[in-house]
Amino acid sequence: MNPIKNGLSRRERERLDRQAAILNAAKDLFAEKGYAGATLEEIAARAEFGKGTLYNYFPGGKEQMLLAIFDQLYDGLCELIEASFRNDNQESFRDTVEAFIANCFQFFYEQFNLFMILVKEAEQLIFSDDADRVAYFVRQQNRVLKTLAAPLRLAMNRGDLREMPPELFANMLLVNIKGYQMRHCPRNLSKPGELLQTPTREQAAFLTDLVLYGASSKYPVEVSK
Amino acid sequence: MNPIKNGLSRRERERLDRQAAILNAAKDLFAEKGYAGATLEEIAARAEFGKGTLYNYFPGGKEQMLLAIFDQLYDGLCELIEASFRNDNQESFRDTVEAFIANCFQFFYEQFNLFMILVKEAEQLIFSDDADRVAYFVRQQNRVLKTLAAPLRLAMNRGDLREMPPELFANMLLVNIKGYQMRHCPRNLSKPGELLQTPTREQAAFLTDLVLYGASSKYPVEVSK
Amino acid sequence: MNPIKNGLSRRERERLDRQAAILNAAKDLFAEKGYAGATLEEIAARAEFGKGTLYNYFPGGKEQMLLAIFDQLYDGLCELIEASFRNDNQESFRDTVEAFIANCFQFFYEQFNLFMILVKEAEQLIFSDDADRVAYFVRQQNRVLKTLAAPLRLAMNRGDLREMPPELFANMLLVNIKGYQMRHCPRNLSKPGELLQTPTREQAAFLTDLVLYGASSKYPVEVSK
Amino acid sequence: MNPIKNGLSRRERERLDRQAAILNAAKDLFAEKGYAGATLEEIAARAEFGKGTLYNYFPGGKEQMLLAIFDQLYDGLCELIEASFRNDNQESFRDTVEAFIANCFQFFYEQFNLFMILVKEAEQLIFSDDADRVAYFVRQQNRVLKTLAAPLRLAMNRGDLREMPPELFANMLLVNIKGYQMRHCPRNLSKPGELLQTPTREQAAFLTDLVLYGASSKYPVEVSK
DNA sequence: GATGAATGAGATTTCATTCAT
DNA sequence: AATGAATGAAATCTCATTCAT
Repeated sequence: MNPIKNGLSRRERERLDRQAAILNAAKDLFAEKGYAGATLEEIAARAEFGKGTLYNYFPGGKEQMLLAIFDQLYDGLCELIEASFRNDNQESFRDTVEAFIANCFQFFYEQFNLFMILVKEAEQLIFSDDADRVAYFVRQQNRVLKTLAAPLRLAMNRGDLREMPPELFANMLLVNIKGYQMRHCPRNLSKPGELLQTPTREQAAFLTDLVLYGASSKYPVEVSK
Repeated sequence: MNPIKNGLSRRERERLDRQAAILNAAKDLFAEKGYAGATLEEIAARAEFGKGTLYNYFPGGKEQMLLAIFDQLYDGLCELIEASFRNDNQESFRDTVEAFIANCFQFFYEQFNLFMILVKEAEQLIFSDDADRVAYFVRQQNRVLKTLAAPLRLAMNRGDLREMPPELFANMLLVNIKGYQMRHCPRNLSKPGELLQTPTREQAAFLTDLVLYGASSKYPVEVSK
Repeated sequence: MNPIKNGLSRRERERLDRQAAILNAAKDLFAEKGYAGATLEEIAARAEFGKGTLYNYFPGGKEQMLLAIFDQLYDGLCELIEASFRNDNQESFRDTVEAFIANCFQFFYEQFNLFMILVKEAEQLIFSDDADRVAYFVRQQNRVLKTLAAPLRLAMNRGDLREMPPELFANMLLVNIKGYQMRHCPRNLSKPGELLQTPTREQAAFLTDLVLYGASSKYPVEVSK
Repeated sequence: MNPIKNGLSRRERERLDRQAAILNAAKDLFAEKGYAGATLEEIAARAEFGKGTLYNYFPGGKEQMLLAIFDQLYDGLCELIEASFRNDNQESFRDTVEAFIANCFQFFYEQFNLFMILVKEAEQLIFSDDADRVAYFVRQQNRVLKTLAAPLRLAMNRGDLREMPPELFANMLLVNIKGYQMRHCPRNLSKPGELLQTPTREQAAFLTDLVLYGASSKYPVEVSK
């Protein structure tokens, strides 16, 4: 018995299933055509529901769907961060970082839709006109940054990382992961031939070294001891 | 002074001036509300022209304006890169990189509109449905990457940088600059009170060290010699 | 009576009814103001629907409505031709032609909208720039001409008509009917007072004699035997 | 010395030349794209004048140009009718009619632009909403009909034609000429390959016989004597 | 007289959302 | 609860005409 579904009636479970089906259709289409370019008509068709039904599950319409997707994305990222750093002290910090980066690659490989939505929409929304949307995104991003900053703070305390504001490094780490992954995306989702390549451990190792040790082949005097 | 300056008649110069005025209005509004959110009516009003006049200067409408803006942006970036690395061999590579990063900060500080448009729109467009748009952006981005990759290649040959594909590091460098700068943006352009802070030399130095020497406080065995 | 009539569900029948209501509004306005002069807004208002609703029924907009109207027109003409010549051999050919002409007059009297649209738009369209539109009209006109040419061919074989290309005479016959009827139209559809007069049998008889026996009061030597 | 230009100063003659150049450009474009489809910009470009200049010669704009073209058309038709029937009594009426029809074919062959404008626009205009336009066209068409009705009246008096309202037969005659000629038009003016064929005397003879003696191979009792 | 930049009314079209069934 | 027909605000784009130069 799935513990998540404990305490839910069959009716409630079915409702959640239908919500999930709608969200999946929305994810596909937002990823493919962008939030603005996807129409509710298409989403309804792909979800195999009527247009009106979507409003039973998402009274807030298209925007609510997008925010629900971002909820999933940020929840997933936070879980992934926590899981990656859970055993931080049992292995070298470098290996932990590499594992985290590899997990991120895997996460976005498995949920490439989410990655595309993140890439295409997040920055539109966080610099939007609408104060409520901005507040939502600032909150969510800070949640992720804090989740990642916590183990980074510990690593600084341990002497594994140079001293710097941990949220700042958290941001740079995520920026590098996203920027690296973007270089390896197919340019066009609707062309079926172009598939995302499986992320390799070598790529995670490369990015880990770049982030931790930099691109220079020499050590600066003030950093090395 | 010759009435014909730079080989342009007065009429031609006035035309260019009006084009620039329209583009500036478009830049403001694209930056503020995003490409999709800005309407031609608003752009015309801000440029103090009639709606129809815009089509005399940009027959392709909003899209042509956006591409003209991106032309300016990518031209500016390429010039900035070339200027920053021109005297590469006369100073330490680290100082050259720091100067380049500082120049980028300054460039985006002075043309914050362009930065916002880049942040909000570029990734929408490069993963768009329309093959022509994708082709345009791939071409422009490759132009910038190659311009930056050239001095990076030299630095690798000199032993200033670890060996890696220079376009890859060019991409990571730009991604870090953009990601760092984004952390320091006001969230809302239309609130007049929130201004972008002058970029400091310390910030450029910090990011330079992060990119060249990494975040680790220790050197890996396989990197140090 | 079965709730499903003619193999159509109630829903489907209602849909067809609404389509017909929209087409009728379009017919009125195209006839009155011409295709270019009629706006979708007016058509929607006359059909008592919202503007957007029209696109549910005619996704191709105004043009699709016009083509649907021409479909009706050409279908009607073909049926009328076939019905008029069905009993060709049971009466004198002259009487058959007179009946056909009278039927045409009656058809256009009852559906004067269609006649006006034909008069105002058909020749614009058949000489239009757009190859698809031209192809559509050539196809439709040839369909009518062939339908009419068939009984004319039989009449030539029987010796009722002089030998000539039957499509050519079909064309001339239709041209005469249209040209005669145009002489008797009110000049202005929007003035409600001016009504089309009921076509009389005398008019059909007159035109029949003109077409079959010509305007001359003498017979040419080479024709009479 | 051209007698038409007598009494005109050089300046006045030049003005007329420029007017004619503009009208010729308008004729080409109205014929090709229709009145609605032709833009003043194109007309100005083809006439090799600035857009504004057109309003010096035709203050009424596009509509005035169209009416000026129809003036030429109807003037030309009236002259052609008068010339064709001038020597009516010196040859057989049939030959006069054949010569008239041949002249019409030639006229429209040489000025095919005018023919296309007539075909595409005349019926739009004569059934238009605007009372002034309708009045203009009714006046012009009546002028042509009366000019043609006069010799037809004489022919009826001479016994060459059956008794009927002469304007009615004038109308039918013109309708047949136009209808015949339309069958032999290229469908697409902008395709350069498709040219109008030279009208042959046989075609004029065929149409003459059809109009005067009808399509029947037998004479009706009440007509033959 | 000649010009063409500027204009804005007006047209078509899209689509998120509502709501009666 | 599910539906999809109806809606109309809002966007883009066109082009005849004006008018300052």
